[in-house]
Amino acid sequence: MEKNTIINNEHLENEKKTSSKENNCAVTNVFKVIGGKWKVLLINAIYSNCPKRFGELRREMEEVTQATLTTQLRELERDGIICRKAYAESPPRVEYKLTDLGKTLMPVIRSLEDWWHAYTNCRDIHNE
Amino acid sequence: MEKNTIINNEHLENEKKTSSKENNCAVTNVFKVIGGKWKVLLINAIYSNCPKRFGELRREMEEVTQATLTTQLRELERDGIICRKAYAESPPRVEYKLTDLGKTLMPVIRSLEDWWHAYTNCRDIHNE
DNA sequence: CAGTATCCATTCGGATACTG
DNA sequence: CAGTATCCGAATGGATACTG
Repeated sequence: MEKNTIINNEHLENEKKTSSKENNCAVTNVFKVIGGKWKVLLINAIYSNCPKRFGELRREMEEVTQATLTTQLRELERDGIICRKAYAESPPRVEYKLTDLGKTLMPVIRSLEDWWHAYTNCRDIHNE
Repeated sequence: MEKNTIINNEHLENEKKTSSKENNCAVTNVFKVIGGKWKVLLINAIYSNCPKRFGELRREMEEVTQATLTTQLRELERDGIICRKAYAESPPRVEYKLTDLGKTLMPVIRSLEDWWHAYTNCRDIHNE
């Protein structure tokens, strides 16, 4: 696995020590990694056309401000889901890729998508 | 499917109209249903011992305040994941069960749990 | 081009007190 | 027993302006 996959997520490890109101649910921890408002959309976008430049993501997701986009990307990088590669050119170019670890998320994301479609379907039938 | 499964989730349907900064990602919608801080824990607790009384949930989850517990349960009920049955006794008794729709969540939850375990495992190896 | 910095609005959940 | 009502603090993400 590539070097960039090394992960710094003390924010996940420290939670037992720092706060008494944390639950230790695995799923809750997953939500901390991919639960950000735009993260799954970003993961799907990067996965479907990899590597992906910052500007491409920005154009595809017009509703997201640049600052928010950067924050979400940085967190995904910190958690080892994507890696960021900056080229020392002018104008600058930055590319984002899914890490091997990030790719393991895809089946999970698909199962969540499938469940949502079954859910809305069931809901529609019941409410006419 | 049981009658109580009828779902009132206008909060999910209206989002396209009300806000311009919403994304239409299926996974994001799932998070709205089960992303609450204690929801997966509640779903697991109710699933593993069904039906479950309010007081049992409270005792098993000491870190959650009563008010928060009620809110999370109400939202799960509104979204058709659990159903609530109050018995007109004294002292009052209330039982919570997973709906059929709620039960379809279990494989999804398991896949999220599995991913988390693989993730932490991979992380531990990489960071020594 | 790909960011940072700063400030601000909203949302979520916790604390506490009261009740049919 | 199983709630409700009210208030409040922390965290999240959006708006806007500036930059190497």
